[in-house]
Amino acid sequence: MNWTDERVEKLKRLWSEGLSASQIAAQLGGVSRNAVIGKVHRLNLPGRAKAGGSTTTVRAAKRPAGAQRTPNYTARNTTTTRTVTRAAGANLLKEEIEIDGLEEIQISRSTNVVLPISRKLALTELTERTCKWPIGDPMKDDFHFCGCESADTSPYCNYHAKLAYQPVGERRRAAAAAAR
DNA sequence: CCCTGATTCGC
DNA sequence: GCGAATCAGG
Repeated sequence: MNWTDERVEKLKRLWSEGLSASQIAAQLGGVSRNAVIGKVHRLNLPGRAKAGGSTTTVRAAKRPAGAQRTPNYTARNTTTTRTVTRAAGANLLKEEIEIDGLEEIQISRSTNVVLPISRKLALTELTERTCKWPIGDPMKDDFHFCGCESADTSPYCNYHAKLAYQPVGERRRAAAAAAR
């Protein structure tokens, strides 16, 4: 692929907006992130424009005071941090989201399905191993993809793969059969 | 292991 | 000039 003026301009714009080299490569198409980085250097476009990236800490909601614990759930003390990238105006903001404390994880006896926490990725941020389950209205701008880790070779995470490939009614039947 | 940018060097 | 390979880091 050739570095036309068009593409160079787009590169400059996206780089100054704080997109990562791989994200820019994805948008340009036909080039690797190394190509992008190399080009950035040759253009003397130095250093990441920090673009005022803010760090926000978000606490996961605890179980409401009256909520019942059900046999299918187990409570676990966890501290999890994950970095999400989200569009905010012209910039992509990196946010550290910390989820800690009492987190309930569903342990379904027969299926072992865990409800995913959506990473809210944009189309260009999907990789081979992010869940491509769409969430929301494609016409609206809060549209995004699940983005959780997808199971080996699957386009979806464990949870959404089950939704995608199995009728709900049949799942109970199959589970019952397996238990026997 | 996933990702990031930086640098080198054969082409 | 280009970018894959590599390095260094989170």
